[in-house]
Amino acid sequence: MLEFAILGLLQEAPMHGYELRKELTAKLGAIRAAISYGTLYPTLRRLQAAGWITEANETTTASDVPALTSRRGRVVYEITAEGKERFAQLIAQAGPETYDDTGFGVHFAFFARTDQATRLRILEGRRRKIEERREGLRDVLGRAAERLDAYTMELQRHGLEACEREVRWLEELIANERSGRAPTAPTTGAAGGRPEDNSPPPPGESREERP
Amino acid sequence: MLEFAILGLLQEAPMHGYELRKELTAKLGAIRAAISYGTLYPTLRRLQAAGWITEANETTTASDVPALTSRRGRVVYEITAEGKERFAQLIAQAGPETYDDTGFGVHFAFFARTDQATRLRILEGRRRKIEERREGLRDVLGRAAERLDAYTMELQRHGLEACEREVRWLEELIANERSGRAPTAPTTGAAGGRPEDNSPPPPGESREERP
DNA sequence: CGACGATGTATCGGACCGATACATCGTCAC
DNA sequence: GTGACGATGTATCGGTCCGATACATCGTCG
Repeated sequence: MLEFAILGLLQEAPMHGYELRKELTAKLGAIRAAISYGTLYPTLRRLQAAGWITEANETTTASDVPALTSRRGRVVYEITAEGKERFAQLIAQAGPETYDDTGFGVHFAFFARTDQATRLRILEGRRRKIEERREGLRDVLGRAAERLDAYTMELQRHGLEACEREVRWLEELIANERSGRAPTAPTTGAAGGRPEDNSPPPPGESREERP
Repeated sequence: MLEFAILGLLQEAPMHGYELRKELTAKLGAIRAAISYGTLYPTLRRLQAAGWITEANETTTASDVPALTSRRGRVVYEITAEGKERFAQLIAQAGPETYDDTGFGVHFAFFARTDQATRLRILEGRRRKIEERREGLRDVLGRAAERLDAYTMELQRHGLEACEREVRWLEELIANERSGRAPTAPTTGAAGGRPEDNSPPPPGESREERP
């Protein structure tokens, strides 16, 4: 998952670890806490060993001004052609982990770099998964209600509500996707509900495709 | 986290691994997927090594009917006195991990075994954490809006909505807690909104305290 | 000029997951 | 009857990720 996110982010610009973490936090803030350095740095090395990213000098040509202010040990990474290929491959093959909370969130965050067919497939897979969770919760709340204390039931009830809401959200996104529109539908539940600013440019697939 | 949940569940009845997983899934279905055996069994051994749980023969006295149907290798665990002490200790000391998604959910699921002061402290800690996440999302949606594509923004918007809803839910629970009522308030958002069945028995602290 | 907070890289132990393996039991179709 | 199948049941292994920790530099403000 982190591998996917790093590859995705580095396609926008070369970055060093610290920066990468900040961008990651901004982009994925809705779905998970800040990534740990204990994961980030080993992963960066792994990606480098695999040839998907490389170190980049900040001033490209190494000589010229070699140790003017004695540049700190800042390691800037950039994605390689193989890395872009790998990212595309990770998008294409959507396994079961693509539909769990974190996996779906990360994939969704890079929907602008995903083709419409795949977007649709992921949204529908996620919907199916949430529907299953919802049914499980309904079962517990229905059949096994007397075995549970009030707090556990309240937890399930709240979870059930969240499932129902997410299914509705997904339905909306799927409908938009099918009709070729971008997200942020003006119908129910949208926060920025002002009716102006409604027809944004069609999503993604723009700039920086395969060279 | 899993340690906490196992200790909590085994206070209701002795169980073997498979059963434990099923109960765990039922109780925590709202907040996480089924626990993996790859975690469960090692954890059980760890808890046993620490003296918090022990193996229990299903028919107590080992001889009598030794190999009638040649009982399968079913290992039933039960909690020890030290285990109950450990559980109480884990409830009392609420660290930062108590307020993240999983940690809070697990603690909440065992609120019936938690004293009111601790319940209140946990609910307020969780609220604070969610409020912080909410502010972070508002910042990103406000200040850095032009840097994000439509999909990323939609993700943040949906996350922000979930935060706002959870804060309201927590407010309600806190208010209930302060007024000494059980959860499932009849005000906004409660699913079982029929006005009858309103004054349930005050929560928890019942049966099976320290022997 | 020294304290402090932001920036920046790095490691280590431990928690947890997903895949896999293997064995028993009851049941239903053939 | 017998064999296929799904539920029950215990167990291990490699890999991902987290949280704590350590350490060094930079700018700023009292």
